[in-house]
Amino acid sequence: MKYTIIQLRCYSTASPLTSHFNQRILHLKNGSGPTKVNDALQLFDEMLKRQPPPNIIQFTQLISLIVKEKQYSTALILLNQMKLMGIPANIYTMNIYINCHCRLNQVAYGFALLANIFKQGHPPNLATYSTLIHGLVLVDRVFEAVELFKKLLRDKLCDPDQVMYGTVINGLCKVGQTSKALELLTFMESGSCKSCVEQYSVVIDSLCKDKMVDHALELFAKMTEKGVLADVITYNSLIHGLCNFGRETEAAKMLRDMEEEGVSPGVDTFNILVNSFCKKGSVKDAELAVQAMVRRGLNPDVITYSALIDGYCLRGEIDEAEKVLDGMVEKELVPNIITYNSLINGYCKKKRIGKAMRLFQEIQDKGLIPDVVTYSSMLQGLYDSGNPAAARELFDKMQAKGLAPDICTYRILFHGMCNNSQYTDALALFQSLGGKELVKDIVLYTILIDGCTKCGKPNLALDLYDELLLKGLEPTVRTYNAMIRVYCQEGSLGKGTELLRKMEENGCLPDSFTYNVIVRELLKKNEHREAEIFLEEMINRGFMPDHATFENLLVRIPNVGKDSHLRTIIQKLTNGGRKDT
DNA sequence: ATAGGGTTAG
Repeated sequence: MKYTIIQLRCYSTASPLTSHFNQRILHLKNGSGPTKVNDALQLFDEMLKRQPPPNIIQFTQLISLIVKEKQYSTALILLNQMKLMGIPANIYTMNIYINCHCRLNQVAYGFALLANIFKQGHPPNLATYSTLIHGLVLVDRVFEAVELFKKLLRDKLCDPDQVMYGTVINGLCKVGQTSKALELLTFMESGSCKSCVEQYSVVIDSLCKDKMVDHALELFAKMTEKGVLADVITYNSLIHGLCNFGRETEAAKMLRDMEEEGVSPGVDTFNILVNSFCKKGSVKDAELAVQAMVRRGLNPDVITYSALIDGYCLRGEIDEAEKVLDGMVEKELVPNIITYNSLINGYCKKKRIGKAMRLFQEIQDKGLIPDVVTYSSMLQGLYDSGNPAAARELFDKMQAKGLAPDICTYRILFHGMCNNSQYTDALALFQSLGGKELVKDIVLYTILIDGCTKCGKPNLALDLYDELLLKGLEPTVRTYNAMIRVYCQEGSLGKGTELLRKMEENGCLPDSFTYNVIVRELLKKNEHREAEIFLEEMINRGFMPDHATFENLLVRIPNVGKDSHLRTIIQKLTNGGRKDT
């Protein structure tokens, strides 16, 4: 009898136990940090041990917390434990279950669960369908996602809400169908479901990524006019878009605007600016952005410090980068692989390969796992320091560890091999890669064509050139430059000058390098008239003869007539040079 | 205040 009374007390929502759990869940929700998931797990265990078990809502809240921390497998384990303890599933727990499977790349299983829900007589709801649509989007099966959405509309299985529209709009954006996404946004506005900041943000972000920042700004204005308030994510997307296209000043203004509108920038917002300034080499501005962030009571995180380290490394100021690293460690922030990659890359670029190798070992001792970027940097360092054997060994090692080389790795590898006189090996390796989609890269072809000229094999270069055109790759200035050198080497300078004209027709402007090669070769062949034409053209376009071309010019002065145009050009160049100094 | 959506480094 006593036992029954205790049981009754536990069932009551006002019971001290229930409110105790509620308080702890609330505390966890507001809290943060690495202990969050562990604390949640602990609480879950305590709740599960209670007989009778607490309210299912509390369990759901707790598991949601874990889902928000992206611990999907853990969440699934907890749901299964609840099932084992005889706590019946409801549509909420089922939806979490489906979501977790979708997040773990098991969208098919998600659909199998949908069938189960039907069988059990619980009808799926909007959340169930949105989750599944999102699951398809996550694995790039956007066409199917859209089909499912259409079917739901057609068969009137549900009335889509903002989340569902947002999910489909996001899917369309993800596969580059921004205009379709915009259409759907307009369509939803024509209906009963009002659009909100989420749908707009998705499209704004997508427009920014499509390099249509001004269109994004227009949509942003349109959304504001409609009374939809932008939030921190909208602003982050816009600031990111502006920064990506060198419009940092406008980005900084956008930051001021958002604060005026009462939207507080987050650490992420400042990180976007910090990163952008670092990438374009102005670490000083980045440091100012960090100060601005600290003034607002925000704490720089690993991303902030990593960006600064990368910025200093790119400028070759390794000492400064090391100082930043020390600073972040003092703040008890843990550098990750991305942080160290910047440093390793910095050491390699400075030819401090010994230092790079020590750090490479050190981070592994710490338990960090080098990724493709780490290996690629190390490869470059080894090749640049004239150690192709060690480089090749490392390349094999990385693959043995299950890391697939990416296009950057291949570029570094082939460039390194060519620079270390391993042309034959390079070409053989390239052939062996054969049809790999990955090697359909114009930069890679250019590297190899360059390699061919260095080993004096113009014929192989010509083959490669035909091959890349056949694959539909678009030559860059560098490709053309390499090919012009090939023609020169082959003794068909005429083809070289022809290509210079053709590249421009193809919408690729010759650069200083192109002209220098041509002019130099023409001078060598004593084709002064032709040399004049190109020399004049290059000067008009703002390019100067380089050292080697200039020497060729000076050597020829005695051979050209007093009234020669070439002589006038040379005089102009030398006079101009004197005036400047 | 039980489920589902948008931004995020090298």
